[in-house]
Amino acid sequence: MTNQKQIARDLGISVATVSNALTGKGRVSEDVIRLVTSRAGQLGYVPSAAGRALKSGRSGILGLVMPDITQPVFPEFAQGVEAEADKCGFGVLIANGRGTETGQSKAIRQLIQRGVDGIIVIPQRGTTLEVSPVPVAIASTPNDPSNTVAANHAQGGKLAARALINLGHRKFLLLGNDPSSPVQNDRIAGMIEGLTGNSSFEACWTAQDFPNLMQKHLEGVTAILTVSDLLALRVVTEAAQMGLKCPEDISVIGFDDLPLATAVRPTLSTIVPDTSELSRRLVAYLDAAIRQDPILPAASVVDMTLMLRESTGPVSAPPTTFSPHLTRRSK
Amino acid sequence: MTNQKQIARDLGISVATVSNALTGKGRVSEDVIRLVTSRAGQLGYVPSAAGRALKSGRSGILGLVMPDITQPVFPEFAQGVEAEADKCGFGVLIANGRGTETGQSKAIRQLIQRGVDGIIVIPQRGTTLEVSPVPVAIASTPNDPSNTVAANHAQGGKLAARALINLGHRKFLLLGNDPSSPVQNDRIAGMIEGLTGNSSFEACWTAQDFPNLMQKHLEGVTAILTVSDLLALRVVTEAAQMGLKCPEDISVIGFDDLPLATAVRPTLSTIVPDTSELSRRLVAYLDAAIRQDPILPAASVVDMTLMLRESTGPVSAPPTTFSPHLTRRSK
DNA sequence: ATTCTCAGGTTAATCGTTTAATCATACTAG
DNA sequence: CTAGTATGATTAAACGATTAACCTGAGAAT
Repeated sequence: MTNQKQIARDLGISVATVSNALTGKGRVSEDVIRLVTSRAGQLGYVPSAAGRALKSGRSGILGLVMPDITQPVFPEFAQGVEAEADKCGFGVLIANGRGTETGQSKAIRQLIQRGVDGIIVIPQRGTTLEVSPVPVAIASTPNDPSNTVAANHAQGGKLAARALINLGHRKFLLLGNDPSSPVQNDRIAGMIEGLTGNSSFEACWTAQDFPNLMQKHLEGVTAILTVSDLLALRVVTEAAQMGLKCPEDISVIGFDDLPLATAVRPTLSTIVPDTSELSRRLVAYLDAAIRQDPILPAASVVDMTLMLRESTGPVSAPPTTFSPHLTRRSK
Repeated sequence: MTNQKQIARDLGISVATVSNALTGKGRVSEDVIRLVTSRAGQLGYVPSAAGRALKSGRSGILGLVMPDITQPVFPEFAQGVEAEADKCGFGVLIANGRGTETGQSKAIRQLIQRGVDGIIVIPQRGTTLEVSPVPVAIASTPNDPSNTVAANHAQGGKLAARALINLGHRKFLLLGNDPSSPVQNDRIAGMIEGLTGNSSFEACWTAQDFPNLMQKHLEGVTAILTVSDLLALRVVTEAAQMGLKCPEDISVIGFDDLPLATAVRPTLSTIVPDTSELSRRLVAYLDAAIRQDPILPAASVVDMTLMLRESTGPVSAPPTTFSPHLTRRSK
């Protein structure tokens, strides 16, 4: 490994001059700068990250804690964070929270030990964040004071609901699969808000008894709102098994715009979180906090958008009876 | 930030003793060790990664270069690498190759600048690997001499083909979507090897004209072999649109066992790469290379396994005519 | 009593980079 | 002619952890 000392000896000058020439900081003549940079290029000089980090107290690396990388949405998020971090000159160290509270804490400690300058956490259900010597930004449904950036899940749910209402649908089934997930609850709450007063609906948490559940609650339903594309896909294929065509007989809408949404027929309508905007704000917050910027970006919420595709359509026959009767079911 | 100097001053001893006490290396009395560790705990001492890295020449971090994190399979892989790296005491820094050769090179340079000890690359089509000052392990279809670990895509293709043959199928459609992908070519070559002599088949590269293509080449076909679950899903849903039921009318098999494979009806039969074994070997190679171990693990290939689910079944009516006529089509 | 040994420490150098403080030189202004 | 001022470069001190080399007593062996 070539270092500044080597270049200095090579050129018969001092290391300080080499450093100054390369960083452009001190006072160095143009001639020497040219000499040094060209020699550095020849020798394939790469500044030592360790040396720099030690002197500056900054590693230039952000940590990213995710519950489970293999779960859809997260990769997209990781990509966005990586891209934004890169723009700000940071690298991204990933860590696995293993879906548990303790795993999350351990991951955070590990990252700190590895010398990251800041940490982005996508928390599990319980959002117990310990104090940390480095700034932490949380991607979640909003709860903590100032370091949180969240997608507006409720607004997304409402958006989905309103779109289907506009298509003439009046009887709905709302589907989630994890009652303890704040995200899913927010989405469903948003859907309900969008539907209330205009239509009737039923909200269910589904576990395994999927076919059973579908048949039981499908009476008169023309549209199904789900909390994820995976669930939407499941609904569509299950409906197909039952002889229901989508979108003719039933409209379905999902969340997150996973790659699969456009890989199936019908392509899935979905509510899209703006992951790049989310990551932008998270990284911007950390960047400011690390630079000790006195004005830190405040907590914020990013609206979701609707992507209409083939899985939603106008209700074929207008509903025979308008039923303002509302029911809500949870398991 | 507390450091060893602080602890030393605090206890009226030298930093060397503190270091020795914490690492257990030099000669320190039990009493002093207890004193130091307890004081370190109280002060929340975290050793400086930069200081350590500078002195030891090791950062304890591996770089992972992927073409596109959002593409399925890669997240799983990233998770596996993270887990294995963690076991060996390494952190994982992710980098995005952006799907291009130059992006890949840039990512590698970046990682080196950030001081990683080794790099794992999942290459794009062109596998031009530059020389690197740190060891590099490649996850790919085998080509390079000794630092490559690959899933046995051909064997996987053959496995899929044989399984369907055993179920009585005799006329096949083979589907890929990227003619320039070595992985897809290997998989299809394997399928062909498994089919040749026993049956007739046609191999197609599909772009957008999917429905068209399906109808055109489906004559007499009872089974479709695809190079990915996403494609398999597309086939299943497209078939459903055409009134063909799976697996009664047509059997389908995919690759990679993506999360969606079990989220749809019918659940998808698929060929599963052993990502954890792959990552294990990749990390093991780097670990050995970094430790300057004279005996490095050799290049190796990891077999894939078959996961039979609902999308495959026995052929309903035995084929009326056995046709040894083989055709191969590429676009 | 003198030398040896050894446990338990301390000193000081090192890793590579940055940077404040200093120095030498030439040139300008008084 | 001297003081002042740029300019360009050097010296040396950090940053934090590690480690080879050295030092100091106390007890054992001669």
